Amino acid sequence: MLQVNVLRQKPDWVKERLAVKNFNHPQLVDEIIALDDERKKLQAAYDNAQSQINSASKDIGKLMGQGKKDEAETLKAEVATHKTQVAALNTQMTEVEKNLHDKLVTLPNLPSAMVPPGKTPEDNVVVRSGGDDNIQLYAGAVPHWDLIQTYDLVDFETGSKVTGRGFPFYKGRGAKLQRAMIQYFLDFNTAAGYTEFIPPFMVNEASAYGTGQLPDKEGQMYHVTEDNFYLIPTSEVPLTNIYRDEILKESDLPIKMTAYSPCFRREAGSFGKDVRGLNRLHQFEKVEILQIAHPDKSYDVLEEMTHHIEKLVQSLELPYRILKLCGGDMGFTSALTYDFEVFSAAQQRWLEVSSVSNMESYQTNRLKCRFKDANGKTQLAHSLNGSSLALPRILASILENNQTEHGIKIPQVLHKYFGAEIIS
RNA sequence: GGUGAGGUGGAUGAGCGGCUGAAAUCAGUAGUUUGCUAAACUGCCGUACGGGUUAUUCUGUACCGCGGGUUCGAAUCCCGCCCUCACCGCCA
Repeated sequence: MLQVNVLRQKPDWVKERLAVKNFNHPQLVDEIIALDDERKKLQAAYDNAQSQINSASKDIGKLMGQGKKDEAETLKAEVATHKTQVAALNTQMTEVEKNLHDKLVTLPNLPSAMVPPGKTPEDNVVVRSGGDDNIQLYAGAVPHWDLIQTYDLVDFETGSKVTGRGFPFYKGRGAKLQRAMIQYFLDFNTAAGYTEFIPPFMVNEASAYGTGQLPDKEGQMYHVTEDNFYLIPTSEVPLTNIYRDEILKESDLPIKMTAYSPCFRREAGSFGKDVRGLNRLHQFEKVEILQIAHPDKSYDVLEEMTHHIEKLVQSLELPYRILKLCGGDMGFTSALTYDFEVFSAAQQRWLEVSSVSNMESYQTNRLKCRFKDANGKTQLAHSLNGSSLALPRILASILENNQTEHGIKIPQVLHKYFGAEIIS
């Protein structure tokens, strides 16, 4: 959620930035400012009326103490008229505030000055890449969904029977490889100073709201209606909400967290080759990194996180590229996003395995996650997060790229976790 | 799930329905003293939204788990919900 003050101070700049994100309702900015003006007026009137009630009440108390009942009664009558006023102003104010808020949350985060213009994924900019995506597979090479069957690593059919499409069973060496990767990724992250968490896999409504999943992305989450819990679409949700309604010390920053969790996504409306095999699932495993940072340093932190993830991807010996997302392809809450893609040779496709974003204060404003700066002023912290990494597509890419006639070679860094060098 | 107790500022913890935005202590912070540290003493030390002034400061309103109610007036009384703790039940 953007801060109203920013809109008030620089409305034209805000509109220009929104346009970069292909947000086509600039008039909303003016509407919000007008509503905020109204809100202020109502508040002044309300405060004034309430103040009169308060002082009259004190007088009544004194008069009663002195036994002047008649005078007290006249004052009471006066208070009664103010009270109807206050009630009316209060309902008006609530309504205006709700209206203002409802409009405000429809504004996406403003893209940073570094965001390239553009509307579609074709407009994203490759900033770095590594490894060789010109992989010569042997003659019998097949896509991962076939390899999975050959080596009995993942069972989609039984997953469909037991739960539904997109909820596979990982099995045998497939399950162990997942566990090995989780372990390795977490070790890699904690070695860089991230504190490890195992978060709750369901959150309450306030948390889903806090990180922005509600109200706009309600349909993408699984909802446990009986208890009003939401299954987390990413551990970002519980982790970030740790700091909801908190005022931190400046010396606490940056806060670095990492967590493994399953991620649950309904992904309504996807189909075709995008969802084949491990490419897109309703439940998948992911290790996440997240930082709460000082506003002055959040872009350095973003670079640091990006390099961290890059090293992790490199260590897996997968061809990758890092994209700086254009305005039109960025997430709603992000100010700058780098996507990591790995090349999956049998599909001849780039698969997104990580997305690293600086939300600046968009998320923390809604969360009310602040810190006291050196001057004793409270200001909003910045939040950043990134996957490190999403497992299924990494698995797909390892399987496809490393297949040989003798079996699937496991990346060297995973040997000690997996306990073998090849799946054959 | 049942019964009981309780939820107050960073922490501990007071608070006859008006003088309580809230005692006290600790922590924190600025300073004085001391050769340094320690100690002692002094000041400051919640958040949000307004208004006037603006590197300052003054002022209004709201907030004592959350939401309602009673009252001229609620941290204080009543109702509902949430959470914590203890005991019991169930259980990986």
